[in-house]
Amino acid sequence: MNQHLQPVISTASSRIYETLRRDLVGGRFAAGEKLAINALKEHYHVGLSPLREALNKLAAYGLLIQENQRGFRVPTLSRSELDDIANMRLELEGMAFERAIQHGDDIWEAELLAAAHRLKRADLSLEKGEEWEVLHSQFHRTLVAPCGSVWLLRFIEQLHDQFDRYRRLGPKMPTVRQTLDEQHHELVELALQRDSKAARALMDDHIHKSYQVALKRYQEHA
Amino acid sequence: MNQHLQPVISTASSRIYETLRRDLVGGRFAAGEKLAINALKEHYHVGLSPLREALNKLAAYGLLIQENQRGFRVPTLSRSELDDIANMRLELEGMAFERAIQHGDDIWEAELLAAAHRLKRADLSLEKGEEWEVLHSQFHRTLVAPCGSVWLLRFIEQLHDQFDRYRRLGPKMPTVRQTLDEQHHELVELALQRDSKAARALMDDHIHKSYQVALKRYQEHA
DNA sequence: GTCAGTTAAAAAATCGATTATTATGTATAA
DNA sequence: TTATACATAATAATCGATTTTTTAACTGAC
Repeated sequence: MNQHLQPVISTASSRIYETLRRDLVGGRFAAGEKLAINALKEHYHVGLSPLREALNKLAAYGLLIQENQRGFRVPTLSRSELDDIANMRLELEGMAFERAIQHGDDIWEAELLAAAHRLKRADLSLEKGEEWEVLHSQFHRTLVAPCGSVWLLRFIEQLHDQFDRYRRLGPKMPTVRQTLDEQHHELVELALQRDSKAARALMDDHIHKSYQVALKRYQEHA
Repeated sequence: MNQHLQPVISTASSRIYETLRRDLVGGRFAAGEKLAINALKEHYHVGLSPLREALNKLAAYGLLIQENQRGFRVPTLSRSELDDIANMRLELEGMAFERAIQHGDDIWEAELLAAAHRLKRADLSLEKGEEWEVLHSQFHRTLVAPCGSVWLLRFIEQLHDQFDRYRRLGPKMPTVRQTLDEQHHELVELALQRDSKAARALMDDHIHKSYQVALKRYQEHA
């Protein structure tokens, strides 16, 4: 979608869209919950029209379910959907990463290092709040950015948002998280070495480990 | 997206969404055109609120570009985007078709034959209007339906709509169209034989031929 | 008790009007 | 001319109120 990047000017509608997207991905709504539009209006101090426009966009994006005449609800979570999302991430991000390694230029290399560095700084503070989430997304976006396909990037972005609904269900898991954090650097290394085979293998492993975390969260979630 | 299937109950918003989607895919708006909301309101006899909600959804879906404070416009067409879309179709539909062949049951086989039959009847009448388009989409949806991934299906649907913006730029091309129509049956044959290798090869060829048609249309469009 | 039918309350969808922003045109100064 | 400031028109975005539909609550017959 990339829609939530660089909204040069902001309208009430685009602001509430971005806020709701963050809150949905961050798990501030219960899965399956029916959204009380009036309550949202009050809570976010926003008018009905921009709010409804944002909800419509989020439904088209897949972060809400819209049922005619009965409003919007948060999609439920399921093991099978998590599997689906993780599988699609494996396929699409793997593909994109390989292509990025083939096409990426030296500017990309610099941006990779920068993004990895910023993320590492955030890793160190054990407090992984919203700021870490932003840097983490940014890092993964950078990895695949020069893959050459706008649509591929769009789908990956969408899958990340979906995946994070599961990953962010519970509190952090320091042990696994540390392994994952280390892999970020190795991903950059392999990218710089243009070793697309090894890079893809590591990306597969990275996504698979993330999947295991997300699955655990989902199962413990009850 | 699949959103435009089975809208059990319809609201003004969902109706105008579906109408606009069809018209956008069918090329009834010029690429790059800025949408005059008031004109749309009159033309489609619909109120402002449902219209804006539909436009917002279409923007999130990728059939419109939304620019804050300056409304909506039809995305431009470009050779590179057509290449991107066709490539993604190759990857994703190929993947989905293989999986469908592995998972599809006998009910699927029946539906395949039915969809192919309906399409063939429409093929024969050289008039390929909106009805043919519906049956054609339906056929391709059926081919990949039991692939097991909701997200894969969603992405493919989206890519088809994008692809058709190019394919439907100009009038029909009987010669190529006939070849493509014949391939529909062969695709069913190979699916029934569960020959996923050959099936994927033919799917690749089918998409590639369609791409050539779309490219020609785009180039002649000028 | 429970089920169908009815009514009241709540919520969703839509309308009509208002406000804010951008685009256009015109006059004036460099 | 060219550019700049200002006024005006056109359009986008938003608000507040109304209509429509759904959900919940209630009633009485079986």
